[in-house]
Amino acid sequence: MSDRTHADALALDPTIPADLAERIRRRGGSATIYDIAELAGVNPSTVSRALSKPGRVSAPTTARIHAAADRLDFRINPAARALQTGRTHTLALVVADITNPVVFGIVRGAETAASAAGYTLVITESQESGDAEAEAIERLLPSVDGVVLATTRLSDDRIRELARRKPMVLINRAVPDLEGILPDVDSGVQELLAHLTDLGHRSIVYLAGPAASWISERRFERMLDATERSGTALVEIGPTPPTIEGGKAALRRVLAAHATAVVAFNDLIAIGLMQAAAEQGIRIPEQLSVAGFDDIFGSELISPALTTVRAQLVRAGELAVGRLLSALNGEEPNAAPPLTTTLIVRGSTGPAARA
Amino acid sequence: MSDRTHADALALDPTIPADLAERIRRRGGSATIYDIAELAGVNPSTVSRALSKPGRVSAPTTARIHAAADRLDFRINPAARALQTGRTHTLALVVADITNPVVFGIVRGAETAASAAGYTLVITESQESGDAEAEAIERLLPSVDGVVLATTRLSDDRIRELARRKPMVLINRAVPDLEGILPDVDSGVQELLAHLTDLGHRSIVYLAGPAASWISERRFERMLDATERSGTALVEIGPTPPTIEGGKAALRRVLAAHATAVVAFNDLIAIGLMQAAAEQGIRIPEQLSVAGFDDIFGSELISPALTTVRAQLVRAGELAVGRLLSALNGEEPNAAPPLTTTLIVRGSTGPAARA
DNA sequence: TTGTACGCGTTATCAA
DNA sequence: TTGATAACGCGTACAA
Repeated sequence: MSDRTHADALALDPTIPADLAERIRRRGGSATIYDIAELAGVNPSTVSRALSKPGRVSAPTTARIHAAADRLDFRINPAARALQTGRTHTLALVVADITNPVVFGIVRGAETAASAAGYTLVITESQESGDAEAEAIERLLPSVDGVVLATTRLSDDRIRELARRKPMVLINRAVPDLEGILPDVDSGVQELLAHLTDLGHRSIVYLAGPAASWISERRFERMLDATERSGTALVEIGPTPPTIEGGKAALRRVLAAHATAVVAFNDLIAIGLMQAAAEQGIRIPEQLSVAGFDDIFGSELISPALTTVRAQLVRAGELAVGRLLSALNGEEPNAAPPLTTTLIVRGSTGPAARA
Repeated sequence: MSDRTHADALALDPTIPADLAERIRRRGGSATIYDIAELAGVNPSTVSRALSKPGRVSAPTTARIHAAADRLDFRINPAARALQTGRTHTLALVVADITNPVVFGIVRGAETAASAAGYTLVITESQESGDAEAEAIERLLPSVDGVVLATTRLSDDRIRELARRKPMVLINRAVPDLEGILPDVDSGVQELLAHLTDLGHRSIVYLAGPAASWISERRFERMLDATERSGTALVEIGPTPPTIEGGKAALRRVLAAHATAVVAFNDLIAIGLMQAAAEQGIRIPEQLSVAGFDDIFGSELISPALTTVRAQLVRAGELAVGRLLSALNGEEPNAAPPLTTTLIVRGSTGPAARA
């Protein structure tokens, strides 16, 4: 591979006017549609059309323009286009914590869908408070065309406020009048409770996630539905930070409830709970069955491996971006396909311990 | 919280001229420096100076301008600024696989450093081939000020080519004449081999990562240095995909080598190896000691927990972005602080099995 | 089908 | 210290 820059190459090309090559070089090596126009002998506006409005320029002219663009190694200036069109071709994905395995699938799906559509995805983390999150979004908003909000800690009002400025789609959160990609929690929860009931469990603890978590409440509600039908006892404990530490800290209260099974808000909490239990010599699942939600990386690794309810997170990310793109194209939101959840049975659940 | 948009609020403010409010509303609610200039009774260029060149405008005027900007809820148009200045205030971080726990730290550090400096970070995944990666970078390059390349699959030449167009910093990869953030592999490897030698291991396998991995070769080289000094036997096996599957598939060849300890290129491979071993009833560490690199989430979860060499990944991400920002400010690269690595001893390594 | 002319919102240059 | 004016590179009415 040569060590020449593109500008050097231009200067050596005898078919390119020297003054043109010089102008491009002085600009830092990047050509504009004016340069292409000059080389192809047409007006800059024709170049613009040929490059971005297929079919609006005659075939031979289009060919000449593309040839010139290639020779000059033309790349459109996104800022200039955005200034004119108001479109940045960039979408934002806001998550609370990038290192939380739960968001992997969402990130992956969103990235795939965005780049397939020629959009750039900006992933932003909001770690701390809701205020920090709002601020991060504020800063990003002017430079994106739309926002996917996953695992947010903002209030409904705050979200609605932001949604007035740019198209916005939520994941795992419902706010009236806003688009949301929601899992069908029910399918997985029913499977899970049937599984536990079959194993003889008659007293179950639900270890809730953060107080502000919309999805945590939904999971509990669906469990209520199921346990009411089956006559199983259900207690909600929490709220708990959705982390391994949160799970560890909750063990004592869980044990105090004298239930034979715990369903944690997510796998991280479940894992923490299992680790704390192991430290105290409590055997799982013989003395306590444990289950979680999400099926994150790591749930299969821990022993016993964790029984969990898996959601279609990749699909959720794809759908969220898809909706955003539809909105940007002025399309009406069409009915959401159900994102069913499924039970993954592993070793952490077993026959109920004798009371 | 009210349901009014900002534009509605403006129209109701008697201290704001109706025609101004109307103009802003028609533009979609966003005010420009012209609006501020009108409201503050100054020239737009003065507004620009007051907002972006602190100290170049008199205090009273600056105050009036800021007041007007606040009242109009002004947000600068990043595209317009970028068009003029050539700076997008955006950096790209390119990783092979977002879901690989190894990149978490890097992402976290880079994000922190970037947003602290008022920069936006675009994270891009290059999953498949080097070609796909190059294409992704090509697409992003015009809209960023610089690039951090982590875990890349590109060739040196390709990287150099890209680095000519925008400032670029590499993580875990050395390319002559390019800036790179490199761990001091040696410190951790020495600790690891001393640990294994103390346990009586005299025959060790290094299970290499991908053939193109620069860092995999460095790890092996440092191991060579250490084993040569101690007189321990060392065999390299591989290359192996840096995944759990890769580790599982490699077990047979590892066992064939009749070593008492395996050091895997990374924790994912080590975990796969341990899972495959467990399936075959091979006890770890009694029959085989296993160690990895990176200390990812999950290494502590698996049982026995994995002995591993931890690198300062967050710091690496921070440093990479820091270097990029320095380069953008025209500063000279200063000497790199050593990013030492440290051994984390857990249960997967134990006394050498009898031959 | 192509060219003309202007606007997008900001910063930079030059003059006052 | 401030104002006037010209870029930056692209898209797009409108006219030819």
